[in-house]
Amino acid sequence: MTITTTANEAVRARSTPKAEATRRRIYDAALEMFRDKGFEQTTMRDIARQAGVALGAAYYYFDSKDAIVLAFYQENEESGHQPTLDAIAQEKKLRDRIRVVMERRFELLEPNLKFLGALFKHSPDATDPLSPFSDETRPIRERAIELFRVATSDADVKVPADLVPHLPRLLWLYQLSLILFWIYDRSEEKKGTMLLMEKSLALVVNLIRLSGLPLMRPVRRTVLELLEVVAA
Amino acid sequence: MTITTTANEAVRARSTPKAEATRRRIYDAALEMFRDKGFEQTTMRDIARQAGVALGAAYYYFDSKDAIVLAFYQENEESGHQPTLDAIAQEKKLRDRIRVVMERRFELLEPNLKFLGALFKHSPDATDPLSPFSDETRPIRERAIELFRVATSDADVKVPADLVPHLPRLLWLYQLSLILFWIYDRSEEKKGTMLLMEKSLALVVNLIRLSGLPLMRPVRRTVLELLEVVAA
DNA sequence: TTATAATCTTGAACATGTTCGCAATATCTT
DNA sequence: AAGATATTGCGAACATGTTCAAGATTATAA
Repeated sequence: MTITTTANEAVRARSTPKAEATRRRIYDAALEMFRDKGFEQTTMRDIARQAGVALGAAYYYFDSKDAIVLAFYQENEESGHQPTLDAIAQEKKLRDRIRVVMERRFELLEPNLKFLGALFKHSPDATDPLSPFSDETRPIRERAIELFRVATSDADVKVPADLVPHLPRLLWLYQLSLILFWIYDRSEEKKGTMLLMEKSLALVVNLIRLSGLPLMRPVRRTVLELLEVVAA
Repeated sequence: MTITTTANEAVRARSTPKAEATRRRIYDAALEMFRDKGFEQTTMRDIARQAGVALGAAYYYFDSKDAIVLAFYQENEESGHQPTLDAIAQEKKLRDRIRVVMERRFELLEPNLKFLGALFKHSPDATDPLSPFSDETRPIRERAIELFRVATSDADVKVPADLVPHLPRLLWLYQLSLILFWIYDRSEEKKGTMLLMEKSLALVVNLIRLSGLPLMRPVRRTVLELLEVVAA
């Protein structure tokens, strides 16, 4: 799997196997130390030393410390995509299909929990390249949303037509908030998050069901209008 | 109005008028430069120079650069509290009562929009002292929530009894997300945020209304269960 | 093969938030 | 008032993310 960061075009353009190996060494060293000591506690000098290169070399391959995390984010999304699609296909009920997407994500992220906070620290700031809402992370984001598009297609719950195009993005947002909760969840074995997921999942699927009722028409309309505003 | 940061007990304990004046000079210099050039662009050295003190003095009065913003946040909450209570009392309809709380907040924050991002940068991390969810900001947070408790009392909409204790906190959360949107809103005159507020307000009030329906009983119960989990 | 250009590597230097030991000053005690 | 104590104030030093000019290495062209 090739790791391509959005920046450092120069490096991406050509790249000898040797260069690729150096990049890899830096990347691996960084992730190992992030996992071990956490993001803040790991210094760019530490990473360079561990990888056996000079400080400058680390910056030759990665625009910033954050960019290393971004590369991880990207690799993570890529490596989990197809397996998750397969897992979705195993399930028939909407609730299970959504859950499976969430669970896969948690599994992939779990070993890296220690430094994931770094990714979400800037999350509200869409101008920050590392934000899940930024232009830079758009491709990754769209890939993740795609999973929910698949999960909500051909499931056992009928989704109102006008909601169909928006639902995947909403579910992705929902997943994001669960991940956020999970990162800061101090409960044993992350029981809190798992409980929250089960209960909220029930709620979400229920809401999707109810949203089809005539009574809910005006509410649904308002929600859709809201989405228009936010998307703009 | 006395500015008391949570930290620096030593300074808070005693504090001669002279010390208070110095603190004030630093605080004022900082806010002026934050407003003028933004948070990131203003250096602690800049602030110290502008205030006519040494770098160390700034750190004697404020634990960190962020802490200055926290002090602002606190003062902001304090100065707006009573006026907002009065404004609420002028309104009868729930929607108007909630809106008035939001509007007041926006008015207060508006001149400082340029550096507010600094406050919300850390927002998802409840372990960060500056996060709106941290222990350190609890007093400020509770004051803000209090406004919504008042706004939802004696309004024209009947709130289901089991929802009453939670609703103010939920509305505060709702306000927080609107503020977040507002900070990054690039539209002319913040039209986007204002539109979003109107539409979402309608939705929120509608949901509160609907939540009383028998049909909604299970949904409401799930939501309440969710709140239990999150609060723990 | 040799000269030239592209790529990779280096470590010093920089900016800035923060810490810290010490100096100056104010306050208190007797 | 004099000494002791507490406070306020100082700026050098530190840590760390980042930049940069220059050197080393590798690929390309002649």
